[in-house]
Amino acid sequence: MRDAARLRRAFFNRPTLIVAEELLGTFLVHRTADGVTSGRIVEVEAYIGEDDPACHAAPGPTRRNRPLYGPPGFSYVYLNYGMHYLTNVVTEAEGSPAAILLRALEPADGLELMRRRRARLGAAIADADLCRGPGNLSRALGITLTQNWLDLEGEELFLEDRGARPVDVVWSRRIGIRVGTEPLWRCHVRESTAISGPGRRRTSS
DNA sequence: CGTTCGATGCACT
DNA sequence: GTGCATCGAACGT
Repeated sequence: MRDAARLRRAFFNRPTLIVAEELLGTFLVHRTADGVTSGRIVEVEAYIGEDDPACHAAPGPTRRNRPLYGPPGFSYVYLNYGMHYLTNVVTEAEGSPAAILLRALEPADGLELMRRRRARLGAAIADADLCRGPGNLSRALGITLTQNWLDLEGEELFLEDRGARPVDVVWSRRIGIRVGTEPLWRCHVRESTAISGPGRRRTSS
């Protein structure tokens, strides 16, 4: 396998759907005092502009969505339903609000730490479930509001290509939203067992 | 298998 | 006060 190549700002400074597809197969890495956790990105969704009713930029600029209007290559993390942190990466040029929601990873590094962070009373968690779903992957990697608006060219939270691309891609409608469900702005790796969504939340028994 | 529903906190109007 | 880019336990087949 060839050396890992960090994804730099120019990678994110492109049309969001292109970035979304090329993100599949790359790795998200989070370094903390507790250790390093990472996973291969296998499912993402694009949220593009003020005309996209499901995008946080739909109401125009606010305090929360400010990162979307900033430069590409930054994180955008927010709390959803009062209990789940959702991790996004900002795309497109500064002033063009758009981002990609990271929905599922295949765990790569720090599985033990992920299990500790995800721990629930009584129940063991299968590897493929550790980072399945946007709330779960954020929890497994230890991503909270503290990681909002971080420069992905920094040393804490970043993405890298470890040579696991290209990949067999499937496009579909975005899930878990009530508006803006028409466009096919969700994409995932066809053969992955870690994809989220109805009926896939459970690893087969 | 399938579907429903409660938990929970913050940004926004 | 309202609504959410969710999760998983608890039901009903």
